[in-house]
Formats: sequence, structure tokens, C-alpha cells
Amino acid sequence: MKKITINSVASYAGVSKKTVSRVLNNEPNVSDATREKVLKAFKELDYTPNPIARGLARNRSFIIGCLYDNPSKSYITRLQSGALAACHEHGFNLLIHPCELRAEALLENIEQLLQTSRLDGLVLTPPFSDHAELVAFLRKKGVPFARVASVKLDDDSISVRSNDEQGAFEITELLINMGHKDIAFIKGHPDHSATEQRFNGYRRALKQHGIEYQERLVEEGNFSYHSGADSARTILHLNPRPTAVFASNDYMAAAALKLATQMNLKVPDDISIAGFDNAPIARHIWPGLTTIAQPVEEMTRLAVDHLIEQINHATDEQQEGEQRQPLQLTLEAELITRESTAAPKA
Amino acid sequence: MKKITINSVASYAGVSKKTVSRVLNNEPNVSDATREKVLKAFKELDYTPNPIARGLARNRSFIIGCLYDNPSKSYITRLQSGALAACHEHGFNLLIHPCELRAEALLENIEQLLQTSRLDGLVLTPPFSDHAELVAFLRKKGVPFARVASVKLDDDSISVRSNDEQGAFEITELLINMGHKDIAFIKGHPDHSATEQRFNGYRRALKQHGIEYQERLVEEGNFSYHSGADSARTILHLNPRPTAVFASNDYMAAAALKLATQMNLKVPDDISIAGFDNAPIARHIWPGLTTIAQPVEEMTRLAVDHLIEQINHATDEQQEGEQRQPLQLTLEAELITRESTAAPKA
DNA sequence: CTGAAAGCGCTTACAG
DNA sequence: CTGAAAGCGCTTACAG
Repeated sequence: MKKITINSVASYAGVSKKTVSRVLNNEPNVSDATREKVLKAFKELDYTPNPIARGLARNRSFIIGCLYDNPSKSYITRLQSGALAACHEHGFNLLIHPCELRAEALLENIEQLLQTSRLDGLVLTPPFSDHAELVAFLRKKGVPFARVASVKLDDDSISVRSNDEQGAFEITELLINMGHKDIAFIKGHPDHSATEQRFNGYRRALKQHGIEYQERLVEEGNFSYHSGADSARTILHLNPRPTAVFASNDYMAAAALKLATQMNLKVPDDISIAGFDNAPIARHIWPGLTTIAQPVEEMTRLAVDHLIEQINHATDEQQEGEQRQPLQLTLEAELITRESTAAPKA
Repeated sequence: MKKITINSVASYAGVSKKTVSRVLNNEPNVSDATREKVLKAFKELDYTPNPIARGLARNRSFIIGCLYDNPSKSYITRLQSGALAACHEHGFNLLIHPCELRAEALLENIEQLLQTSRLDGLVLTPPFSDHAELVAFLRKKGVPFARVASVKLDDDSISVRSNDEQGAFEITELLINMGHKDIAFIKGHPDHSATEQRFNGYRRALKQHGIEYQERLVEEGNFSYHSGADSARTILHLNPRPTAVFASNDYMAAAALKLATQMNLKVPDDISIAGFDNAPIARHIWPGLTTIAQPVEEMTRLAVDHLIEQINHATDEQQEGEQRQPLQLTLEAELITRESTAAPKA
């Protein structure tokens, strides 16, 4: 059982291997008859082009790297799933690269990754998508990249985000409309742009409804369950105690819920609790968490899809002189109401 | 800024590129002086070999594929993390490949994956590690593979598992020693070998302590949260109601806990609940779940480590005629006691 | 519309 | 211990 290469196909179809290469790459300037012959040879020989050989000739790896550093496993798998979908659609592969944002040698680490794996592009997920230094570094090196769930940094990079500010606004407004006035807030990790956005949405809702902002009701978390537990401990012992807690993600909200239960507070009767992200835990606990669902897979899929198109058209564009618009999209988030929120007891 | 290749290094060091290649691959038959010269050139030129060119010449991709189909995101990321660790140690990359076990075209899907991505090997995680047909297929095709968390299928494949039977035994025994006699059991997915093993451990503990096995206390689940909720509904409405529930994983246990709480049953006072896996949810809910922790990262790391060594030594072995032992390991699981289990109320 | 030549950056097999 | 030649399976210029 010999290996089937472009040469096998060429001799089988009775053409040169350059012609085979042309139909492989959907290039023009091949007569329909010739194309048919070659296509038939592909089928009959069960030929699959060798991406490694193609990569060497074109100086490409057909691999996209995905950077992440996130405490939420479900978030990570959703990112991966969206990125994979886009990669497969274009015949690319995905290399996952978990790494620590705060590591000393982050840039060196990334540089080595690029050097050794010869990635064609990088998809940056939070908090890397907001890492200005990293973005500048990649731009300087000429490495194509796309940013997921980030703030606007500039005008010419691919970026897909969801409307965190609006989501936080809506969940806060929901609580206000239920009759809450003392609504505590647990912030996320300061390195994530989502943290500020969600905080802004919270404040905008308060303001719009004429409720005074109270600094004593705001705690700093970092998106981890543990940080949520710490923040909740402070909040739940406040006097007077707020009637609602809005945590910047579901893990921190779950921690607040667990603590409330341990303190014999009924949720939502004694205290309402809301989260953000619609992680699996939001529906796995009782009461289920009111939260905000973001289209994480779709965001990542779109970002990687455009990244690969940019990579693929890099050469064409030079010729055609036609600069394509970089994608900058904001998708909407969705409010999900569950049992953890209700009107405060009179 | 020209590209640095093996030729740049060769001319810089004043040797042939074959010699550079030799030091690159740690081959013998290079004088220390020459080796030093070349190593120095590597440093000064900041040279990194191109894995794509090397791959083409050696007919290798230096990529391991990881197959999985699992409802637990934390389990998936732990698998990935262990596999990545082993890959990086050997200069390999990891390709993640989520796919559905029950898909019609599974074997075709895998074959295409192998064809298009030219993987050097495959790591099979549950339930693929127990898929006899897939294992036979890979063996026939001569694709190196390793199996994680599987049963013994044969004598010559790499396989690393944990002692599920013993873990289930210990958790059941814990409940028995607390005074429970009516202990319900929720089974896992029938395609996972762990399902049978955990069930066996449960039965062995009952038997060893002279407690009669009651079929009415056993429900079929499939490891998903949803299936746990369904099974728990039946179990918690049993009359007489068992005093403890042991679910084959933490998601199903969490579902049972949620339902019990909704039914106003106190856990563990009215009913004890135990899970398996020590997933994050086990400590994120209240009361925390008594469960079994498995060394998933370590299992996967070991499996992939040996897989790559097998791949790397495939050629050497032929020459040396020295057949190395395939790795077949069983690691121990650890009982973790939390608040969800206690003696039954008198 | 088609093809012969050279090359991508490495390694293998052979010679010395 | 070292190197010149050929090759891995593709693509990029260039010619016709």
C-alpha cells in the first residue's frame, strides 16, 4: 500500500503535478475537462494532500493558537468549541495554550510558542484580549490575531465582544423593578475589561432609577469562587444588610448563595442573588441563579473565522489593493431569570 | 531580518548542515569541539528548527490527537492539561478533538482526522478508551494510541486508569459505617467502563458488610446532570425512602441534592448524598459533596508521555530489537469527606 | 490553459 | 567524526 502523493495523482490523471496543485487550490486557468480528470483521480486514489508539505512550501502551519487563562472550565470549553468550529471550516487546526496572565515571562512564553509552533495566527481570549502590551507585541511582530470579549483598543484589529454593560444594566434593573434598593455588587478580576463594563452597567441602572450609589455595598472579587466567598462574607454581615447581591459572574454568585444558605438566610426571600455568564453551575444549584447568557461560542467562532480569512487573503489583498474591513462586532447578551431573585420581604 | 535556517547555522559555524542536524537531534558521532561550535551558533543566531520541515522529512507531524466526549467540562480541561504537559515535555503539540461516541460515522470521522492532520498518535479518553471497535481499527491501521481511564482490553496497549472499583467500595463502606443500610445507587453511562466498576465497588461493599443488595434502589443514569435529576426523582419518592444516595458522579449527585432540597429534605440529616470525581461543583454547593478524587491530569500525562516515547523509539527499537514494556498502570483514588454525608437519623 | 525547474528546511542513506 | 547528494510532498516563479 504505497503512499498517495501529488505525483501519484498527476500520473494517474495524465497531467503535471502543477496542474494537480492548481485544482487542489481552486486556482483559475484550468479547463473544465482537465479539472474533472483530476477530481476523478482524487476520488479513485482516495487522495488527501499532505498539509505538512504544503505548509513547508507556503511557509504556513495552518494552525491557530488559542490563549486563555480563566477559572471557569465551562467558559474555556465554550471558547474552544467556537474556535474549533471556525478552524475546521477552513481546514485549520487549533492549538490550545493555557498560560498565566501575570507570569513574569509572558511575552517570552508567547514568543517561544510562535517560534516553535509556527502558528499562523492567535486568538486572544479574556484577559489576554485586553492586554495592551501583548497586542502591541503581536502587532510589531506582524502576527495576525483576533480578540474575543475585549474592549475597543484600536480600529484595525478583529474583535468580537458581547454587551456586558447592557447585560449588567438589565440584571440590575430587574432587581430594582422587583423593589430592591440596597443592591450589593461583587466586582470581577481587574485585568478583565468585562469587570469595568459590568460595574458600569450596574451604576447606570442605579442612576437611571434614581438610586444612590453606595460604596459600602461594593466588594472586589476576581471571578474565582473563593473570591466570591470572601466578598460575600463581608456583604452578608453588613448592617443594614442589602436585600440583593449582584456578582460579576456565576461562580462568585454561587459562593454567595452557599454562604447565605450556611447563614440560614433564605434565597430569595431574605436575599436575592444574581450572577453573570450562565455557567452550568447557575442551573445546577438550588435556587437556580438569575444571570446573563453570552454567546461565547459564537463570539469565538466569528473571531477565528475572520482571523483565518485575513490570513488566507493576506497575499491576494496585496495584489488586489482591496483592504477589507476588520471585523468589530458587539453581540447582545440575554437575561435569564431563575429562582434566586424575587421581591424583597416587606 | 532574514529567516534563520539550518543553512545559516551551518555556514556560521563553518560545518555542514548534516552536522548541524546531528547536534539538533542529539546524535552521537560529533566531536565535542564541533558540538560546542554549533551550539554556540544556535544561541547567537537565535535559531529554532522548523518543525514543519522536520516533519516533512521524517514523515511526522509531532502532533498528538486527544479524543473526548464527556459532559463534564472540568474533567475535559483536566485531561487536556495532563496531555499538554506531556506533549510540551517532548516538543509535541496537542490537537483536541471532541466528537460524539454514538455518531454513525465515528470511524470515518477518526479516519479523516488521521488523514488530514497526519497525527503521530492518539490519546483515547472515556468513553473512547473502552471502544473496542475503535481500538481494533487503530491497531489495524498501525496508529499508536494510549488509553486513559479504561478497562483492560488486551496486553499490549498503553493504558493508565484509576481504581474506580476501590473508590466506590470505600465511599459505600463509609456510608455503611455511618449506619446506612438502604443506600441507593445511580449508575453512569453504560458505554463507560467506569460505570460497571463503580457499580461493582458498591456491591462488593454491601456484600462484605452483610447488607442485602436491593435492585429497587438502583437507577440508570448517564453521568449528565439531567439524568441524575431523573434518577433522583424516582429514588427520593421510594417508600420506604433510602437513607443515602451514592451517585456515580458529582453532577448526578448535585442533581439529587438539588431535588432533595426542593423537596424540603435536609441533607445530610434526612438523606446522605455522595458523588464521584471531585468535580468543582462538589465543593461549590452546600452542603459540599462527599466524593472520590481521581488523579486525572496525572493519568493523562503518564499515558501521553509513554505514547510519545513509544512513537519516538519506534525506529530505534527495530534496530535494537528490544521490545519495551507497554505501560499498564492503575493509580489510587482518594476519598474526600464533606458535609453531605452523616449518620442516618435514628 | 499547461508544465519543467527550483525551492521550502529539514533528514535519510551513503561515502569517506 | 564529517559531508555531498537526494528526497520528503507540496508551491512559487517563470516560460510557453
